[in-house]
Amino acid sequence: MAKKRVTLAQVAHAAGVSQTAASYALAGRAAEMRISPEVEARVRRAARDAGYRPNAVSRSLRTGSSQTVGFISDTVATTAFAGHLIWGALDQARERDHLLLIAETEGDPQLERELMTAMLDRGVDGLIIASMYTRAIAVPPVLMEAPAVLLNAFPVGDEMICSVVPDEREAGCVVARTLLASGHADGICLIGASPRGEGPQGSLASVQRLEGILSVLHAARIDVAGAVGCADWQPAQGLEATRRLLAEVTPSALICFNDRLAFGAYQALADAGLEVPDDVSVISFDDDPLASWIRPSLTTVALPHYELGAAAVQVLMDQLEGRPQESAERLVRRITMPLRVRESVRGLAHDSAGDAAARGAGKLVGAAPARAHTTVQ
Amino acid sequence: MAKKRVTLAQVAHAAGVSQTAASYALAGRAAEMRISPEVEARVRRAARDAGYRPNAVSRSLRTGSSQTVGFISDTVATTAFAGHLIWGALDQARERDHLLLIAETEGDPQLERELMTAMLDRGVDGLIIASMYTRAIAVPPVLMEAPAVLLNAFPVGDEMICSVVPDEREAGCVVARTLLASGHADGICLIGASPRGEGPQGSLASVQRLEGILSVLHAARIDVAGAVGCADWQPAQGLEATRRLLAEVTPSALICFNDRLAFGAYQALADAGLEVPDDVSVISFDDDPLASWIRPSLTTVALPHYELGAAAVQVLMDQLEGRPQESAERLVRRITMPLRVRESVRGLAHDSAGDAAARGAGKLVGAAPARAHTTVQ
DNA sequence: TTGTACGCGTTATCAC
DNA sequence: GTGATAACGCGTACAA
Repeated sequence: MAKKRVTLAQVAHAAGVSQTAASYALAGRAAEMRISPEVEARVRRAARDAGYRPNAVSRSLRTGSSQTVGFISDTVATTAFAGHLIWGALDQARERDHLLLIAETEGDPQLERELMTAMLDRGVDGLIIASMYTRAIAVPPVLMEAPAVLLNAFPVGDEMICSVVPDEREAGCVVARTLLASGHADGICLIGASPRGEGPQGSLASVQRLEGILSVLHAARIDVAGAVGCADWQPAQGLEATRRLLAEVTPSALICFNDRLAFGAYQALADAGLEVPDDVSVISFDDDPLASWIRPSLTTVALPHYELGAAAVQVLMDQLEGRPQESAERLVRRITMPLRVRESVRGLAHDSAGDAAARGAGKLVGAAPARAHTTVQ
Repeated sequence: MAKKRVTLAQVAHAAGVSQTAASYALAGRAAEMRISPEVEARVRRAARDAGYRPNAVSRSLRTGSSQTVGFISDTVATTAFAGHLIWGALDQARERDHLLLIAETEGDPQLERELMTAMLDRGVDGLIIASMYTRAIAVPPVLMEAPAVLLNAFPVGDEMICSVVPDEREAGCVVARTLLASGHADGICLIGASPRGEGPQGSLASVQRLEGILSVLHAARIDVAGAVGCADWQPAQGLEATRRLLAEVTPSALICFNDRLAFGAYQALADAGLEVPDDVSVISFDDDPLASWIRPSLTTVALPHYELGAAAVQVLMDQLEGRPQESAERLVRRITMPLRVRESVRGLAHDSAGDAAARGAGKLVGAAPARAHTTVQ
């Protein structure tokens, strides 16, 4: 019942030519070998009639390329986060006729090495190492055996390895500019990190978002009216921090360092009898699934998971196609974090249509990830 | 820099033996070839010293097995649903030293075939075809080239192909039994499907859940006090259906055919001034992420996504290891849907601890998926 | 007990 | 223009 696989030799035999001729004919390199058009057509015909499909395994053995990429994540494919990363990678890989070998390490370095070697042994063309949160990771030596790119992560040392990360600093700029554009000037306060360096331990996002915010405010000759850092970016901390802030100043706008903090801030503002956005504007980062559900819906700069995944595959493939990144600045590719305009900032037009479209279909258009602001979440 | 891969021939040479000897020694079949222990040790040593790792590609070409399984889903890895299916499959595959090749069809049959052949050509040992919702799917002939199992789906014809599905009928029984055990008898009503056959078009879950419910009630000589079918199982329909029900009868308990309907029912009950569970108990199916968040938290029978994914790999591997399922009844493997006891049914002890544990770590224990009631959601 | 030789299905290098 | 022939790395009958 199960039809036997037909080999190139059989096709060649059926067409009455040698294997070499058949191989070149099917590879579209007939001219190269000066194979006559009739012979080429005969081979193609025989191949189609027999239902010939090249054996990718033996081709892989011979050529060294398996048309397969490994994707190793430190977290389960289960969170919306990892899911969208994988989705982007999947689509981009398919566009380039590659398949994805996927695995997760659950944070176990031992397992991570095992999975890397397992994939390398299977001849993957390259490896993508993805992290749930942006962080520095130790690159095992085994990774040097094949091209690799870090997704949402930096090498802890100065290894020559590509990184794809969200552009946190630029996101900070966008947040600050958005506030300025909507008429805010005095009374801009920070929840989550402060210019005095308070914030979560070793959080790259924290310092880069802050940098972006301050650079824009500084250029506009504006000082933050207040800031409360939080060691942990959860709603409870946002609530507490906002309470402390309100005891000292009367903000006109709150920049929360992520959406969860903003959820807490909403609560504190409500407790103080303040309305969003009429009394206080709120803007933040991440575009958590809840951000569009909460009332008033939260204006936030999104982590572009789909684009991150797609970009990782792109960068890897570019590397495979032989343009090894040599200049250090090309080593890290920063993906734009798109602004989701909603209701929580005073005086901004809320494009609910765009929001709906964004959660509908978020494919990367063409090869310009920076333009693809339609991340699905 | 990139260390070259070391081959078996090199190991053999280093150990001063033939390739054959080295091969047998490393395969643990030294005795079989009556290779001296010293020689065996020497080979192992040489292999370790040289950092030898067998080339899986060439082994695959030779043996026909790639230690790789294909997982093709019709939906993005993005939903919590698909994510947990994949998670279960990933863990189970790793336990058996296999890697997973993952892809998604986005519902495109053409793409589905392409992906199947792409995986088959790469020598996958077997294929798992997963569906988002339980349904009948047309099995492309190409699938017959390798062992395959359907996940959350049945073959539309009578193909000899294994299926792994949630045990919807048994879940219906559990729901009915739970209500009886908590003292309910009269006043049990149905929201979502009715004994008159009203319900979503071609929904297997609908008829099987109903079957289970009715069989238990029938055995207890109890009739449903009312039932309203819904074509669509969304909150809005649940709200509307419950309203219509309340206009005619006064229920003591509501069996909603899924959690989303239950969310709507909650609303209708509140509107009517009825308390859950004091006035009316509510129980349903799926264990939607929101089910444990809503107040009062919803007692429901969970779709065991993690276990489904793991079971699919198990069934496939069993097939690979050469016990082809012949008897038709062994062709479909039904996975128990575990009851999540929460607050919405009167007189049931709510084990919040169990709930917390359930969302913490949900690994499949041993080889008995039916026992693994700790699905993560 | 060990070594030789062939095959898995391709692709690539040569002579003819 | 074409057709043997040699790899790629490994597994395994078979001969020594």
